[in-house]
Amino acid sequence: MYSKELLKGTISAIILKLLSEHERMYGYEISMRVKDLTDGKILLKDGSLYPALQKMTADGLLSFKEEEVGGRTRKYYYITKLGQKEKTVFVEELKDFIETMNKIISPEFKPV
Amino acid sequence: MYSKELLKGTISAIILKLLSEHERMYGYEISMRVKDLTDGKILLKDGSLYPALQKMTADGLLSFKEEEVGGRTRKYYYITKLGQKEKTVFVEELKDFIETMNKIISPEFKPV
DNA sequence: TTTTGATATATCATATTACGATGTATATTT
DNA sequence: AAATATACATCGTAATATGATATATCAAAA
Repeated sequence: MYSKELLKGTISAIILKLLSEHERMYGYEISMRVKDLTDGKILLKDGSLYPALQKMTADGLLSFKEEEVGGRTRKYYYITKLGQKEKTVFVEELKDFIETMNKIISPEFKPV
Repeated sequence: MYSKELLKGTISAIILKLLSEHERMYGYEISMRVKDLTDGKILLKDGSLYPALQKMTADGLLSFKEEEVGGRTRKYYYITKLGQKEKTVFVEELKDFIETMNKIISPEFKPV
């Protein structure tokens, strides 16, 4: 697991990216998916995930629909049009940032 | 310029990396160097840089020597042995993090 | 001549944000 | 019966980058 500081500013981008590819996902599903995708290197803790989902909904990036599944209430989140726009911005910025950091950290490394 | 959140946790790594390659540098020089290396995309503001240098010195990662240059006091910073060790750890973590983020953000992109 | 901009350092309050701790509740596995 | 996985939520804390502010020298431009 990475230092939590490194993750700052990336959680929203990750959530938006996943939801732009999956139509709808619920919180727990997102955290499991991220865990899988990163071989357990990024663990979205519930203390981070649920507040993030709520804030993103408040900001109009996501919407949700509650459904009863096996006696439990499940919140399915969808990405909004605004979220799609933000996703592009976030992801582009993140890509650019990664390239820039690579220049400093690994000057010998050149992406294809 | 990137959102400040993205930079969290990377500033120390950047400073350690530069000082591991330059024997000694002073604050302003570091900020200029980072600006150059990143085409102005990362600007270490003085409100971030000087506290960071002080904290890293307090943590034993850096040492410094004051010198008078043109009537002004200049603090030359050196990386310590502990700093060298930390640099390896930080930079490796950052590289690994970058790779992991790439997996999520650009699943089609494979580093060489 | 004055003032702007670059050089060079520093401190403090603020805002952001990920996370640990804690709580609730059901279903499944041991 | 107990432990684990599923599924959500809230609150206080800690870390940290930055804006604002301050001080001071020097060169160049207005």
